[in-house]
Amino acid sequence: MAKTATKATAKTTVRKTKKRSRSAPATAAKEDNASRRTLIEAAKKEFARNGLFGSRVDEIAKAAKINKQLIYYYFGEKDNLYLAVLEDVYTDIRAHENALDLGSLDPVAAMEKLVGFTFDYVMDNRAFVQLLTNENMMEAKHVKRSKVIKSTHTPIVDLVSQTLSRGEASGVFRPGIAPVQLYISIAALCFFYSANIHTLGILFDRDFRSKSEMAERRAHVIDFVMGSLIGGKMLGKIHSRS
Amino acid sequence: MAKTATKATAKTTVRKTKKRSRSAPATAAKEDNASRRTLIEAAKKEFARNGLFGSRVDEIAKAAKINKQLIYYYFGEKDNLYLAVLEDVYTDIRAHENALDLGSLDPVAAMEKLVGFTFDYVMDNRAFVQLLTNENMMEAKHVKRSKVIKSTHTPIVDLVSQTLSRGEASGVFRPGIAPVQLYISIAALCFFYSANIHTLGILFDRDFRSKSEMAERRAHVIDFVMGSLIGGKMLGKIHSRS
Amino acid sequence: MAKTATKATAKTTVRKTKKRSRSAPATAAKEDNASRRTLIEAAKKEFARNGLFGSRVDEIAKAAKINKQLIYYYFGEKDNLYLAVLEDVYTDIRAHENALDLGSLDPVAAMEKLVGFTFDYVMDNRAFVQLLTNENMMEAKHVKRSKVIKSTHTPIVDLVSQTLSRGEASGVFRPGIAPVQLYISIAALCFFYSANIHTLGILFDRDFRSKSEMAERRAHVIDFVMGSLIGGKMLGKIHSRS
Amino acid sequence: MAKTATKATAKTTVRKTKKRSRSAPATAAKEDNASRRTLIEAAKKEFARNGLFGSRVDEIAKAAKINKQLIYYYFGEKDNLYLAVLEDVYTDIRAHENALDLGSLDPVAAMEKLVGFTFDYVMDNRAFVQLLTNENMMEAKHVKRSKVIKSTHTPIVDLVSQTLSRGEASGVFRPGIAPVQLYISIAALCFFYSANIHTLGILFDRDFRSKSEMAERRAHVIDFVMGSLIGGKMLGKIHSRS
DNA sequence: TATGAATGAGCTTTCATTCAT
DNA sequence: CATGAATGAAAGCTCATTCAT
Repeated sequence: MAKTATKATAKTTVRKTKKRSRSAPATAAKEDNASRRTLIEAAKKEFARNGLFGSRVDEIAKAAKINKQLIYYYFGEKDNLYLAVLEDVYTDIRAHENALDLGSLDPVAAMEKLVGFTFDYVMDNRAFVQLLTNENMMEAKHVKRSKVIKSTHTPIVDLVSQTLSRGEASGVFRPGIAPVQLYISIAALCFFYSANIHTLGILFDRDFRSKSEMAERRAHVIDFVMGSLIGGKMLGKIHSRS
Repeated sequence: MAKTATKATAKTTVRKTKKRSRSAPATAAKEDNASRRTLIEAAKKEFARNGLFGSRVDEIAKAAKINKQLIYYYFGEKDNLYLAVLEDVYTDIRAHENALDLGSLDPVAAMEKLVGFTFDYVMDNRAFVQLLTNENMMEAKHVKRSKVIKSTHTPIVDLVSQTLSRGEASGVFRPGIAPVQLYISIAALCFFYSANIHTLGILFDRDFRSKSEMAERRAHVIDFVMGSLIGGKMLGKIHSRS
Repeated sequence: MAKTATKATAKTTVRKTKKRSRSAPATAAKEDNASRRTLIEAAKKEFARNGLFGSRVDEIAKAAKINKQLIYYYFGEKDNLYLAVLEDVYTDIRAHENALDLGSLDPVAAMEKLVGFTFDYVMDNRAFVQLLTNENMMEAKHVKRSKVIKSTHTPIVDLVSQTLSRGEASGVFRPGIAPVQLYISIAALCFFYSANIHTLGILFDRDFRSKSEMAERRAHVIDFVMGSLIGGKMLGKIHSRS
Repeated sequence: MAKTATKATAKTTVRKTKKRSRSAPATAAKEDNASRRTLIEAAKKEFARNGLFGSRVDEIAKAAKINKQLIYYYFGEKDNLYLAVLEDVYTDIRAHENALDLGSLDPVAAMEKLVGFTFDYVMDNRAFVQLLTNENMMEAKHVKRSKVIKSTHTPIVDLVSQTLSRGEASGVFRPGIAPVQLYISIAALCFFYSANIHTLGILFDRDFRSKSEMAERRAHVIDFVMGSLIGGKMLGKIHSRS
């Protein structure tokens, strides 16, 4: 246990060069720019696929068809580009979450929609999943220093909390479930499948990326969550499968 | 046995300038060796922490207090060492799974034990979690080429399947749950927490690595799974919390 | 043009952990460049002296007073630099051969000039000789994959052929000599002396690199070749082929 | 020209390790030994193919199926093994040369036999050719320090000399040909073809290793030499030296 | 903004050689 | 004689970063 906390700093043996200027010349003009966006998109793919360490600045520049030096002009260093990508994906999911309008639905429908959305999002945005995963391996050191990410609270926790309360109040959900734990569980059920789809495929000798497998998983996750909330035995009667 | 995996073929008389043979001269004697084991243990930590790309052969050697070149003597190349580590952790978890004796327990107790074991294992073996996670980022290419890993089926799937059947038969578990999906869900609920503990901590501003948080999560996971299997409303009456 | 030789194909999105792309990013601009040329010249000396395997990239860079990594920037890998050197020397000798104007001389003078030129060239360009020699030890694998070298036919073969025909027609040369064999023989008489000058020196305890020895050899070679071409008229009658 | 003499010492950048004990424990028993012979044969192939620098001690040991350490036991270091190989091939060719009985043949037949033998030997013993070639690239530094090689004079020079004299005396050979030059020329005509067979093949797009090509070359060489020796009577009148 | 050229520092891997038994 | 294990010293190559224009 102590272990996990120790090496964060010590272990960074990474290639260290001179590092003279560090911060990118943050002119306002630079903030929104086609090249910048292209770079972030290219970097997102690279970083998702290979992680921070496995990605090459050259490859990103080449993929973006943009001169490598521009990366340094815009981001100062590789790590900053990585962080920019992280902030980008975080911003994106927040936007989608905010678009969710669960308040107008009854608790059961709302919860089903929420779980379905989470599943769909992680499957459609594998990059997001891989980036988060990779960032966790590095003990979230980039996310930790990002004001953008830390300040933007996810609305989902509140959504879960409220929906759960409404369901409990109306008697359709059993009481005693901690909203935070529920949120983590929902995320886990979706996220894990997306993140570990390759080893799972080998383990079961199935192609979990196929449409039918994905559909089966999606249904199971919703069923599993609702089952736990409602009480499995009466599941069929209360809610309709999506 | 070891022989079969080696460069038997590479013995062509033609010079292979680039990349001659790569695999280590795996004589049987070499299979079990103190240095080899020490290296694997050191590498496990490195790779878990930094991934394949982020890890440095030098660091591994230094950590193992073993001459760096021995790594090449035993494993031929970094990738092979990485695979050896993967096979090692896979072997370990399989051993633990096999030690699980669920058949003698009633379905509810058996399922609780199973979930609890999974949770404990992933929390006690963060390296395993991180290695798997990292391997998935690389699309499981190492695992794919490992006979050791592919041939050793996990017994857990069968355990889940049988326990589920027993529970269904006795009427304590609701029917209609696919064993494979259930297994994935159990793994997900445990694994995700372990793998993403840092970003979760930031999101909720809590230290999920603390004992109390871990205990809370553990209880929730068991409760959540059992709730879904049994039917939440009567949960309290049937099983006792661990 | 340069583009065609590059990694256009290597741009696959899949990560090539081992050996990504190898060839240099051969933009047209790079084709003629002072650094590039300097490197080739330095490499020529190294490779001629030590062969491909015996040469050290570090030494080449040092000799060229150019940052070692530029070698990789321009040539991608040691082998490519080696090939570039080979192409360079081939190009050079071709240029000299093309400058030979044998058509305006009578057959005897033309042939003498040709042999003399060959002798002088291999003595003045020991590097060429040693590079060829070394390349042959490697079964000409680099030359084989060089379009530049394979496409540039040596004009000497035609020169030999034409001169031979003219001499035969005018009755000054005996008939029945195959041009290709004659060409090889001329080359052999010159080349061998240059390539094996050291062991020859030991064998005869003479310094074959001295001016007088070289002059003697030069005269002998011309005499020997002309003797065979001119004096052969009665050959058939006197000796029987084995 | 000065160039060729300079770098002999300076350029030896080769991997230099500690070098403690140097000479092999030259017990008499060691001199002739099956393992020793096997090693020399294996090394001969390796060195012929890859040169001193391109050859790997490991490969030689593996090819000989003899433990690597034995190489050090017998030869002390790689260079000594290389020299042993050189001495071996030199000894072999000397033995064959000594078996030649030219004195009993008439000059023409003797000379033809000599040329034919030389051609056959270099074609049958490509290793010899390549080793010599490689040794010359290193400025014959090993041969220079070998007493065995330096002391064993080749009988061929005398054979050439005597045969030439006999032919001159009997009027069948033209006078004025220096025996040493003739010897070198004969060697050149044969040796060059063997040593440069690959690049020649590319140049002319022919497979000079085929039986028919070899036969053609063999006939040409004999014809070419005899032509020069016999037909020279009118040489002086017809062409002028350059 | 954009781009080709250049570079320092380090990384993986190689290889001759030696040790210990 | 034989053999597996070990090691020092490079060698080839990579990569983030910077320069010059």
